Amino acid sequence: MREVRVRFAPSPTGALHIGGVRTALYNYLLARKHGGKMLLRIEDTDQNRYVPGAEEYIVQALKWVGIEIDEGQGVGGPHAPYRQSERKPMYKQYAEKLVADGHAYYAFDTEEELEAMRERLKNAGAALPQYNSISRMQMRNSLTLTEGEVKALLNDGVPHVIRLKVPRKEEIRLNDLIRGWVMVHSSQIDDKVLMKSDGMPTYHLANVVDDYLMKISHVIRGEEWLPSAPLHVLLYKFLGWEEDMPQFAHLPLLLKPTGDGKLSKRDADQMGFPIFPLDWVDPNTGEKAMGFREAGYLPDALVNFLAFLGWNPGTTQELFTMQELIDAFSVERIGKAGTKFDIHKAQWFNQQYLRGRSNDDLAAYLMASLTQEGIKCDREKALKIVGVMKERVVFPKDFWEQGKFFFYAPTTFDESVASKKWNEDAVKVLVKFRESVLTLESPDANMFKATLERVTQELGIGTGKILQAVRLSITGMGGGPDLMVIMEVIGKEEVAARIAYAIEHLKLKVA
RNA sequence: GGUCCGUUCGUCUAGGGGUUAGGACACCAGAUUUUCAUUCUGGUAACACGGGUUCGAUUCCCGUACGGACUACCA
Repeated sequence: MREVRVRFAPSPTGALHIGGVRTALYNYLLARKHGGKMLLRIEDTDQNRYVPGAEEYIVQALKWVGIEIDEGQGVGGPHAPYRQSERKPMYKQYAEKLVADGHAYYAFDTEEELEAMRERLKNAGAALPQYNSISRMQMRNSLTLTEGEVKALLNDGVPHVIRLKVPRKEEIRLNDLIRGWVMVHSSQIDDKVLMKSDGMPTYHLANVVDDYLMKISHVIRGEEWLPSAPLHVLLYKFLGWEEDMPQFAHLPLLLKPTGDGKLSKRDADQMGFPIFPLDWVDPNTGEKAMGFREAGYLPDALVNFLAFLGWNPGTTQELFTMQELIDAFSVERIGKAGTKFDIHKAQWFNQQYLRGRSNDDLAAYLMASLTQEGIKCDREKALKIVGVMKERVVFPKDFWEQGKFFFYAPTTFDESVASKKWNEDAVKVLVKFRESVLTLESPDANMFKATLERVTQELGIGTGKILQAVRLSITGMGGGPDLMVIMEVIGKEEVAARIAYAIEHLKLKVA
C-alpha cells in the first residue's frame, strides 16, 4: 500500500475556522493511524486576499489543539518551500506542458470582453454563461488566433491567462471515499483559468501540481470542493499523473445550529459561542473574535467534540483521547450529511475533560484567574476550593466566576431567596451561631457544622429550615457548594462579619 | 436557473429488507444531596413525502419536496 501522506492546505485569509480545524484533524488522524505524514501547505496564490498574521495563527491554532505537522510550513521538509507563493516558478512549466499537449490554451480576453460574453450568453438563454468548449471559439485565445498573432501578443507582454481546454463530451468519474462514485459531464465544467495574468497559478493548478509533487495519497477536504473535483481529475489525467492521483474524501459541511446554512462567524457571534480556535483580531477591521481557548475550552475536549462532528466510531464510547481517536478512526465511518454545530455538546465534553483533570491542575487554573484579579491565594486554599467546586464547573474560569464568594463578601443578596427564606427564626439562629463561631479555635467544616446543629437544636429550629438563609448571608446566593467548606475556607472572622452584615442589610427588607 | 451532494428523535448519530428502531447531548420527572450542581433511575421524542421492487421496506430503485455546496484571473 502506498504511504499515507495527507495535507492540510489552508488559505491565509483570516483566522482558521473551526471547520478547518476539523478538516485538519481528520487528515491528521488518518496520517497517524497509518503511520503516515501530515503536511501543512499554505495556499496563498491570491495575493489580494492575503491577511498578515493569518499564517502564524494557523500554525499556532493547530499546535494548540495538538495536531502535529510532520512536514510543511513552519517545520520544513524535502518538498520545501510549502508556501505556494514561494513555489510560483514551479507551476508555469506544467501549464505550458498542458498547452503544448493541446489540453490548455492562452487567453487574452479582457475583463470587459468576458463580461460582454457572459451577458451575450445570458441573453441568448444559455443555461450557463461560461467560458467553455463552445464559447471559447468566439473569444481571443490561442485557439482562435493564428500562431503568429499569439506569438506577437506573448512577445509584447500582453496580459493573458492559461485556460484548461475542457473536452466537449466526456463523462468524468471520481470515486470519493465518502460519497462513492460521482459522475459529472465535462460540458458542465468551464474552461477554468489555470494560470492567472499575474503569473500565479489558481487553486486548481497549484493544488494538483503540489499534491502530485508532494506525493499526497489522500485529499481530505470540505464538501465545497466536490464540484471542482472532476476538474482536478481531468488535470491529473492531462498531466499524465493518473496513476499517482490521490484518493478523495469530501467532508460534510458544518452547519449553523438553528435553521439551515453553512456555519458562519455571524451565527457564532449571535449565539455567543466561538468559531475560531484562538483569539483573533482582524488586522484590517480591528474586529476582535474570541477563541475556544480563551473561552475556556480544553484542547482535548475540543478535539473530541470536533471528531464526532461527522464521524463516529460505531460504538457507544464518547470520550476519546487523541490516541484513541487515531486508533478508532476510519474514513469509511465519516457521514455524508451536513452537521449542525451544537455548542451544548462542546460544553459537555469540556465539562467531562475538566473533571478528568487533577486537582493540582485545576488549582493552577484557579490561581491563574486569581492572579489576574490581583487576589492572593495559597495553594492549599485553592486546592480546597477546587475540590468542592470540581463537579459544578464547565470552564476553568468558572472556579473564579462561580466562586467569588470565597474571596469577596457579598454586598447584595438574591432577592427571591431572601423573600422566601429570610425570617425571624433564621436571624435568631444566625445571631447565636455567630457568637458561638467566634469562640471556636480555627474551626474546620465539621466544627462549623456541629456548631450550627447545636445552635438550631438549642433554639428548637430545624436546621434544614434555615440553612439556605445561612448560605444567603455567607454567599449572597441560594445555591453553591458545601456551605461548611466555604466557611472553613473564609475563616470564622469572615463568617461572623458576613453574618453581621447580612442581618443588618436584610433587616429593612423584611420589616 | 444549472450541476453536484445530502435527508433516522430538537441536536450529534447507530442500525439496516422482518428490531419494542439503540446510544449521547438537550429537555422533563423521581430518588439522593440540609440548597444549587453532581450522581442515579425513569420519561417525552425520529426513519421527509409519493410511487415502485418484495410475502414484507425505515433499509433497495425511481420521482417529489426540502436543505446545502458550487456556478470568479477566491480558495
